[in-house]
Amino acid sequence: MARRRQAVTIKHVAADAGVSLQTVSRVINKEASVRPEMAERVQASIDKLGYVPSIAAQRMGGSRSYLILALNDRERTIADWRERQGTDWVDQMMLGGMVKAAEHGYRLIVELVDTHSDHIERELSAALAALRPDGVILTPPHSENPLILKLLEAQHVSVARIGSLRDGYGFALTMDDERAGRLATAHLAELGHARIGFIAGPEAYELSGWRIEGWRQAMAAAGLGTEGLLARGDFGYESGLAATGALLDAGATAIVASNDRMALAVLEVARTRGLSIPGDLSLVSFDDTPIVRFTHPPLTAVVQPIAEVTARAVERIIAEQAGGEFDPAPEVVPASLTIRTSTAPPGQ
Amino acid sequence: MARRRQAVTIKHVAADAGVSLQTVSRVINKEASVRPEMAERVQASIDKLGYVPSIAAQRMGGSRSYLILALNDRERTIADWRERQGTDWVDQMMLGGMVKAAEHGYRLIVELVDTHSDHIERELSAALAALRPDGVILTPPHSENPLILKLLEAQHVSVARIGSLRDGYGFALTMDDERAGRLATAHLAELGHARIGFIAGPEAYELSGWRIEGWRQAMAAAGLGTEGLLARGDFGYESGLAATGALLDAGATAIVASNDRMALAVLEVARTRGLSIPGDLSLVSFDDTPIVRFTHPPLTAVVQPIAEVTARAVERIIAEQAGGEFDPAPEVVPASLTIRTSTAPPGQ
DNA sequence: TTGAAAGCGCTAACAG
DNA sequence: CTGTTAGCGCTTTCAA
Repeated sequence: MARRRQAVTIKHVAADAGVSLQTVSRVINKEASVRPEMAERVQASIDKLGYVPSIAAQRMGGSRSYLILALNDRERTIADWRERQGTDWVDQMMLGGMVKAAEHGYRLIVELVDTHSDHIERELSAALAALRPDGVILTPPHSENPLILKLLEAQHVSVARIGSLRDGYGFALTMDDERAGRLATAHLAELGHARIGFIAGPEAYELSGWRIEGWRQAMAAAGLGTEGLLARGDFGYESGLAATGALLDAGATAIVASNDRMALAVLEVARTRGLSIPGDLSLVSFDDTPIVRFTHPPLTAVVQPIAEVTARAVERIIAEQAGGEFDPAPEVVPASLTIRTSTAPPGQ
Repeated sequence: MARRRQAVTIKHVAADAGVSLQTVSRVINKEASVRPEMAERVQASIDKLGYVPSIAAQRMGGSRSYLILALNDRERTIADWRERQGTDWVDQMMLGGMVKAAEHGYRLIVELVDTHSDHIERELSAALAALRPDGVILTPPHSENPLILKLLEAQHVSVARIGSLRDGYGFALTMDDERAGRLATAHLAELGHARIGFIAGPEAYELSGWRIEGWRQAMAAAGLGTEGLLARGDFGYESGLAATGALLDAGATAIVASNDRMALAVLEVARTRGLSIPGDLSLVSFDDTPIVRFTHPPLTAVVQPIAEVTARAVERIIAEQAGGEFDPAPEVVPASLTIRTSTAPPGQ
């Protein structure tokens, strides 16, 4: 293992430009107190030598680490990757977050943590100690975990909580699940459905409640009853099968599923019961993952702007690092509805 | 921006254990020259204080950075993410690479680079200077790029080249595309097909050639001619449409597509021409991405062990860092064939 | 086997 | 506006 030293350091640049290290450092960090001509001269040396600062050294010097951690639930994420069912949550986070981070010279590091027990505290502490990130992006179901937030607050790390509305340490970003639930439900109501069932996600996810609330509101607004039309799932396929059965038995002519996997279960149950979609049953999925475009029929779905919301999270963390003002209001990046062919008027 | 200092450092551990910094450092790095009782005492302090070394400091001290860069083509990767067609290459790399890296205290950082012109040299140099990774994983079409390899060699960074067979700096890992091509083709030949068309990938990808070679070998082994049965695509949908048309016109009764996107194009052309699959035309895809399980019919496909190969790449990089012996032979993690319902005897 | 000293590349604090 | 001086937390010498 060859001992690798930085090829060109701040010293080389300083020597080349004939200035002190400090001046070079100031130019790198775009500090105001450098004469333009001086800055230009230094920049010329930087470009000439192809100098890029070592983030390890910057971090050691007491500056930023230019690292942002995106925390995701290990178990669920690995299961998604293994099953290869097309869930592209992490990809969308990278699309929005990593690309945005790169624009600012930051890197996004995906970190998987165990949700259970005290593991998460150990794991997170270790990651923080090892990496010393400037910011952490929390995703459901961690976004409002008090243990995590306390830990992060103690370390004064910038925190973005995706899928959260509550205030607390850091700032919240939401895709407005309530509105999304309303949107999906209203679409079905407008088509003429009266018995619109809803398959909720697990309670551990706060957003499950918001989506239910949106459904309730839309039902109320349309003057429809909800009796027997709410079924609880756990985002898994099996739970979707059970929930669908219950809703169908309750006379539902349309179903909103809280995620794509449960929507696939609806499809399956409809098939076994000989129900055509959308002829006999309309279906809206709550994820617009790749597979719902390839099902038969392709599903009308709530599109969650994961990339966009992650990009915003990164931007705000970086702004905070740069000393920007802190706006505590939750940031809303609304979801939308993509209408495909799984929804139609009832009894068509 | 609060000035964040490491909560617990090697100093605290040294003080707690009543030893010198150096001894703690030796324990951390599992050096042999520490008396067991001493090591135990130090370890106890480490556990008690929850100490985790700062990788920035370790790096600064001249040790490893515990960072491994996974280089991917920016344009293609971002396009895949945006289109949301289910391509899960990056996910599979993370599944294999990130998880394996984490087991050893390493982190995998995904880095996107522009393939074109001199961008790549600048970008890669900058990433190396900023991060100082211990290793770099190269993916097609970068795996054998001489500019990249020269740069990496100059910096003495460990390199894993995925999808490569050629020797050169670093070590090569292959999923044995030639064998995979043979496998897919032989499967069709065994079903009784004589006119088996092959839609190749772009020449920029070395593996395109290997797959063609596998197809040729299997055709020869089955005593079949290849006249007019090879069409060149570029991994894109449009190119797949054109290629399919050509192959069908040449009388193909079965087609092997070099990736899932082009396989979808085959499906589409078959539909427009009123050809049933597998009744009138058999189809094998070269990617087992999520969508090919949801097409109608689900596609027989070559499964590429991306996760496994990436895990091996990470393991070997880490072993090399640890001073392990270097085995220059390319590592083969063979692809397999998953048979679904898009293949059947001809004219069935 | 252990410890003390020096330095990695950079920035913060202070002078000038 | 610019330069000097101390570290940051760790590892590598080297010495004991």
